[in-house]
Amino acid sequence: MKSAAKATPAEDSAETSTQLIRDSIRVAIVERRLSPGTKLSENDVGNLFNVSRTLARAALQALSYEGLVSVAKNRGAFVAYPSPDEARQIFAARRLVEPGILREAAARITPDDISQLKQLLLEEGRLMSERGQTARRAEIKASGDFHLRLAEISGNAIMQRFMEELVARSSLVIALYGQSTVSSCGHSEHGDIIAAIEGDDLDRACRLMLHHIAHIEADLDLRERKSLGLKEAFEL
Amino acid sequence: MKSAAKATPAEDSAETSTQLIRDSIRVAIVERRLSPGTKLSENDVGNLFNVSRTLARAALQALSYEGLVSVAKNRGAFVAYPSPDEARQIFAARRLVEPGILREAAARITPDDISQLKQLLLEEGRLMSERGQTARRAEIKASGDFHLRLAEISGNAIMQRFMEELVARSSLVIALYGQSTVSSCGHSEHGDIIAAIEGDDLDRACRLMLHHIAHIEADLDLRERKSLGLKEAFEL
DNA sequence: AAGCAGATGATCGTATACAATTAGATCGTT
DNA sequence: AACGATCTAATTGTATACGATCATCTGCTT
Repeated sequence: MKSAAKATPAEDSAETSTQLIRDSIRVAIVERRLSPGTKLSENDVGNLFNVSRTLARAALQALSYEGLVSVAKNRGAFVAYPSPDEARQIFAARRLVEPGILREAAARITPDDISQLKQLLLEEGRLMSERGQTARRAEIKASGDFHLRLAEISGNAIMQRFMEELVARSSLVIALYGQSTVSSCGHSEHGDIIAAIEGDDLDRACRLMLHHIAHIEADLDLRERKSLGLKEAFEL
Repeated sequence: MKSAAKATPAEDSAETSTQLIRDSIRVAIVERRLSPGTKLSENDVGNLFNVSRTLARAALQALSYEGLVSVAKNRGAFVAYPSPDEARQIFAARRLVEPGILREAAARITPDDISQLKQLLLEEGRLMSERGQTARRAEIKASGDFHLRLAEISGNAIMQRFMEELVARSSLVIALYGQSTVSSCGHSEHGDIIAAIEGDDLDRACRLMLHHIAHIEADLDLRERKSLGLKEAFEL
């Protein structure tokens, strides 16, 4: 960490324990070790991390601001279960901001950034060919990291944080409504986008990005599933 | 719960006291009754709203997620004091998202929405001609509300929340770095944008929006003011 | 047997208590 | 008098305590 980026500037350093808990849970959600709807009781979370309910509660509150956890008054916190409508809004938001982020990123990108991105891609590809849960999880994460890295390169910490929220929530949506087993978004599309940036063809890069997002979204089945009320579930 | 969607998820309704405190403080910041840098001690906030430190703390944490308050470990919470760089990022983010929001809003706007927007404008104009602190504050708020209303019309709750954050933080930035006394952004420009929407000239509307944002930003003096270290402050 | 009333247990909402840290003041030394 | 170390007061960090709410189970009534 000598040098650089660390994009999010200094930060006093010491992650306070609340943040640590928050981050742990967030990663668990993004990697789908926690499924939508899972109850996150303050006691359990506290015990899990060996802290009091106070800190567990704070972490859960924080996650609810990010939309990853929904808290129902007097009933507790649950891993968010985004509605189809919410899912659409999440992707609409991504379509709205990612081309812009891409443009800003392209304007500031360095050769070093590009090689880092390519390395990320390689890693992604490697994971895709591997078998097993852990590889799958790592792949999901890597696939999101591509988008986050672009936001980081753009140099705008605010957009970066927003993208973190969007990517995390996307992961939830895909977990809920994704159809194809190939969990991640098209790996090759990431490569194409980088190629377009390298070729200084920004318009093309943006088009590819929009395509890419549409592609992810197309793999979702966003029909209302009203949990089939018990009768319908059996008469078939 | 008979039926359905309720796009902006239900919310149990009852604003919990924490949210009430958070909202109160946020409005106070946006209306500039609280200046950047003001200390917000947990005790004081708690006493002010007749709640314990627990709730005050929760509200302050929440505000820090929105970037309106900065908390320094072991030192407390302060009304955020955005750096020039942060200010630039805030406006860059607005330039990035507002045209997109505008497009989505225009696609769904109803005649009723338009007349509401016009009424907002009228109100804004009325306040501009009035004298006094309260009018000034209301004017600031109304000017931001125009942008927020557009986000609301766009129908994307996520973007709406993001815009709320951006507008609030913009208010802080203007309070810190704004030069002209005419605090709000050009009132007439809002009207022009509506006119362009009405005329179905979306490209023009977007151009005007970008112009408008640039116009606000142009009124800022974002040179680093490193508080002149006491010596420089006097040798002159 | 089905359905409702009331009791029970668990969980959340909020306040308070205590430990840890920081900022400011006091006092002594050079 | 200026500087620095130490002590004190105030504030934050975290844990615990208690009342309130909700979910579940029991047992009674129809």
